[in-house]
Order: sequence, then structure tokens, then C-alpha cells
Amino acid sequence: MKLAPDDLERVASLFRAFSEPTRLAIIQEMKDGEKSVSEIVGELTTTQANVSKQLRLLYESGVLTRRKEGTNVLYGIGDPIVFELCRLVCDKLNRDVAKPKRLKF
Amino acid sequence: MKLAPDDLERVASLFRAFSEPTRLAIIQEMKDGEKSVSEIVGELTTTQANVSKQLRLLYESGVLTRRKEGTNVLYGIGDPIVFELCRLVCDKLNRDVAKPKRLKF
DNA sequence: TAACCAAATAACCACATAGTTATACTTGCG
DNA sequence: CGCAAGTATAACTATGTGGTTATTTGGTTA
Repeated sequence: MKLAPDDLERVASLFRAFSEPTRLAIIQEMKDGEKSVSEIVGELTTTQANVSKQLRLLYESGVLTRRKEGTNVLYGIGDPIVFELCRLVCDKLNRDVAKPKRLKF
Repeated sequence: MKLAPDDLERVASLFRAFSEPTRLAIIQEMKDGEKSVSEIVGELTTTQANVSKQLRLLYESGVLTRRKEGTNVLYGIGDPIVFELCRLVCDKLNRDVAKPKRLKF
């Protein structure tokens, strides 16, 4: 059974959330629990505005939780699928690296 | 342990391969086995050039196999990770749809 | 109220890339 | 050889979006 165009777009859209290194770095920061925006910014090399923007995108993709605490906003991984996806992809990349390059001649 | 920038880029890059509806549609065409470029083109609404281009991208991402047979070229799913990734994402989307929308007011 | 901090938004630029048309390459066959 | 079919590539356009700076919003505290 084939997915309708709308559904393909939804699936693509979720993959797209994981398709930028900065967003993956942000996700990585939260792997041991919630973090505030400024904590995340402190660990990365990009601006607060950019982190905020990417967090919004991830949140709207449905993979993060968001919670206000005083003047801070805490974000966290909201769906274990995040870990599974990242593990699958990392495993594959490790497998591929392990494979000796086939010499072309 | 955090991934180095290079590795984040690799991971992102693999996710990016799945981040376009057209590529997902192409992948879907091969789920029951190899297909030639023209067979795939016949099932989709885009041009042969575009299918060829996206197949190349997928092949270079390491998720497809490629095999010449006469004047045809057969592409196929080359790593079961493809099915697992798609299943995970589809399951999540189904779960989210099942959830009654929280009314905002 | 004012001053201050965290976070979000606005406006913008630069770059990547999906898709197109047109053309080249490759293989099989008369 | 010459032609046809299947695939790949080139050149180009249009669009989306990552990242930036500057500004705004909202909550806290003096």
C-alpha cells in the first residue's frame, strides 16, 4: 500500500527535522534531560536566536517537550523515537565505515 | 559522549536523504524489490531526469543498490535500515494523529 | 516604576537544492 | 554502421531555509 502525497510530505517533514547538524547538536544536549535555552546556547557555537528558532522547529515537529520555569524555558526530548532514529542511523554509519572501501580501478 | 561536527554532518546527511517526498515515493516503489528507472518514472508524476537525479543521491547516501541489466539500470533497497526508519516515523505519525487534538482557548 | 534577564520574533542575506528542459552518453539491434 | 531506447548529466530557475543582527516580548526583582 502506497502512502498518499500528504502522508509522504508528513514523513519527509519529520526526517527533515533531523537533517541539520545544528538541530542534532541541540538534541544531543538534551539527551540526559531537560535544558534551558541558554544552557544549550552555552554549549554550542551559534547564536541564541538560531537556537531558539531551531528549538521551535523541533518542538513543532512533535519531538520535544517545552516547559516554562520562571524566566527560563526548558526543552526536553518528548518522544523516545528520537533516540531510536539516531541509534539506527549511527549504527549504519558505523557499519559503513567498518567496511573496507572497495578499490575502483 | 557527544558526536564531533563531522559525524553530526554525516548523520544529518543520511536523514536528509529521506527528507523529500519525491525520494520517499521513489523508495516506496522499490519496497517489493528492484525496479528500473523507467518503471519508477512510470509510477510517479515527475520527469525522468529528476528521478535519475534523486536515485543518484539515494545511491550515494548508501541506501540503494544499483545493477545494470542490458540497457536498463535496476535500483533496489540496499539496507534494511530504510524499512526500519520509515516504520518508526510512520508509527509516530499514526500515534500523533490518534491523539485527540488538545483544544486551545 | 524601572531595570534586567531569558526567550522569541522580525527582517534580512546567502546558499543549497528540487525540479525543469535540453543534451549527451551507453547499450542493443537492424 | 546507424537508429532507438534507457539513463545520466548540464545548465538553469525558483524556492526554502539556516544563520545573522537587531528588536521585542514577558517575567522577575529592586
